[in-house]
Amino acid sequence: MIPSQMLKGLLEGAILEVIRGNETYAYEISNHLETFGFGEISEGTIYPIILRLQKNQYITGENRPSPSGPKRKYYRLTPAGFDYLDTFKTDWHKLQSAMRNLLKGDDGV
Amino acid sequence: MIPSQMLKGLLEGAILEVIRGNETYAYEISNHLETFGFGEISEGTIYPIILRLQKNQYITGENRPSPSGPKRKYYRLTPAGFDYLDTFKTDWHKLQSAMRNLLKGDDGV
DNA sequence: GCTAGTATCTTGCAATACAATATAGTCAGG
DNA sequence: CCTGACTATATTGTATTGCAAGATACTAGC
Repeated sequence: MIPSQMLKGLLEGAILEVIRGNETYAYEISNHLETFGFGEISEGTIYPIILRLQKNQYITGENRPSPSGPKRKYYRLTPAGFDYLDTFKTDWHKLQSAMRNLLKGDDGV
Repeated sequence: MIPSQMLKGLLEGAILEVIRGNETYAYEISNHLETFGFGEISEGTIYPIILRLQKNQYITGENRPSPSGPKRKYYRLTPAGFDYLDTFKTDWHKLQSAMRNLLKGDDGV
């Protein structure tokens, strides 16, 4: 749907925002993102990002048993994670603003 | 300003849109983008994209003398370029929509 | 036991923004 | 005349990142 090149640099923030909304685990994040309209974000995408976020100490993980399957790792934001997410949202708004300026002259020809 | 990772996959479409707006050349596009709020997009970024767009036959170039400097290469869109730009804009709207859904629950806490 | 669904993780690849660098034309000041 | 600043195009190498493909493993139903 949305080309993957366009998502670069956004998924990290998007995943952070999903985790902020409600404590969750990787497998479920994938489903959440699809619901929002990002298309199917595969595991090969999710897990490296999660590990990166953890390495940068933006999230912390906690193992918990699942009612139907292997253990899940639930994540939540650290204070640094909240800060990073704020920066991300600010940057996103800047990007939207720049694109709006760019497309302003476009009257749907 | 806007982190470069966030621009990946967007600059190609943005440059195409700038060229659509008025026939122009690479050096000037860089200035235009800065005006719109994309920050300083350097030549190492612009030229590879221009060459790629040309290789994919989305734009065609024409040399013309400059009143003050080396020759300029003015670009304009091909029909395929217009098509590609339409697709790009559609994808951009999808992305905005997905981000809007994602951030909807966020009441600025 | 086998299959399907759930769940995490790793490897290797392709795309892309950008710094750094090279080349060269024009023009003003000294 | 020549040096520096501005204009202008192009290439090379690097870091980041999304993703396909595959490995591993737990649970439940047939």
